[in-house]
Amino acid sequence: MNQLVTADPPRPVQLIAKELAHSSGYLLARLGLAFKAQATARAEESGFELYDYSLLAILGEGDRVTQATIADALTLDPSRLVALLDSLEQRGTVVRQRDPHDRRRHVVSITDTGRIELARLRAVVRQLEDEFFAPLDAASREALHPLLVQLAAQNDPRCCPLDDHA
Amino acid sequence: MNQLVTADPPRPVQLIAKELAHSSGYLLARLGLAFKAQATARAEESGFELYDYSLLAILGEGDRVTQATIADALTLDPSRLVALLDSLEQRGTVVRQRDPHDRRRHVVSITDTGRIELARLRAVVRQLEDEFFAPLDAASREALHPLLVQLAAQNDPRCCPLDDHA
DNA sequence: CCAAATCGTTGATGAACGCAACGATAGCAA
DNA sequence: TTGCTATCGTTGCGTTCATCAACGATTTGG
Repeated sequence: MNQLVTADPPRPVQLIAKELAHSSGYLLARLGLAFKAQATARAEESGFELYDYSLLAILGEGDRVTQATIADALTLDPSRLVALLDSLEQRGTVVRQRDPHDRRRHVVSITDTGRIELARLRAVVRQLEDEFFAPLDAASREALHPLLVQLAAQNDPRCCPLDDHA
Repeated sequence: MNQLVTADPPRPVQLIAKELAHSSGYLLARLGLAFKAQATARAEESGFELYDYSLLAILGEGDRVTQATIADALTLDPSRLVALLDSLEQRGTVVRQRDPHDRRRHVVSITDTGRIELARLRAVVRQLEDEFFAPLDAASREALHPLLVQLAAQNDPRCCPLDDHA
């Protein structure tokens, strides 16, 4: 309805404390939040939740994964996973099947249409990443990534298996 | 009560998809979340909220700031700021005063005891940062920071004023 | 002097998160 | 066999959190 683009020219742009800007941890947290927010927005423009992407990405590689495995990998509560899978299954992108060897388990696998959707989501995220990291030249971008991998290997072991070969 | 350190040895540690580990944006988001979580935990061990630190840091530099300014800088809802300031004011770390020039405004300033608490919190965060970035050697750490600054300057303008002098 | 905008504050509404509890199934022991 | 215990996915609840509207007080401009 009403345009919110009114206060653009007279924006003084308040700044945080230099003390905080000097902290790599603070910048990390803030940038991470910003990226996640933008990624969420773009994913939803494509009719998905952001978690749908990470979920489909996992299924796209290791096929036929149990739900507990996924929940652990994404540090996600199993109960939250249910809703995500329900939504994805309704659209025919994933399938839940009982594990014949252990009938308590559900084995989740991605479908063909799921792979198509995954490709679409992957393109969206790649696009965002190009834009987000645009302020860095190619050399800086390639320098940044292994640093993040190294940090994640220690601080978030689920992310990186400690071998750095790009 | 019950020790939760039981499933440590047989932990297979589920991994996320390589596709995600290769994405700098995903790692950024995940690391940012991890750092924030740890920082929150340590701050609360010291009896503070995490936001108290960023708030005191701002007041420690620019003195006598209005609430709207703080809220804008921290991308925080003004209503949330009220509770934070209430808590800080009760402990005597900050003071709210009516701006004589515009009696609608509250001008917030840090007290002497506030500066002491700020120093304490600063030490806690510095400590965490040392630990968090320990996997990187000194050269890598110094290489990382300007990259983050550069990213923040474009993607989160409130953080960095576009001049890079460390 | 009146109308509209601004500031801090309060309150409500809705989403997200973690946690406990359940039915179904499996493994293990007596 | 018969229990007892643990695990898996699922449901539901309570608690926290953020986002938004609305208010009194105050300023600004006509």
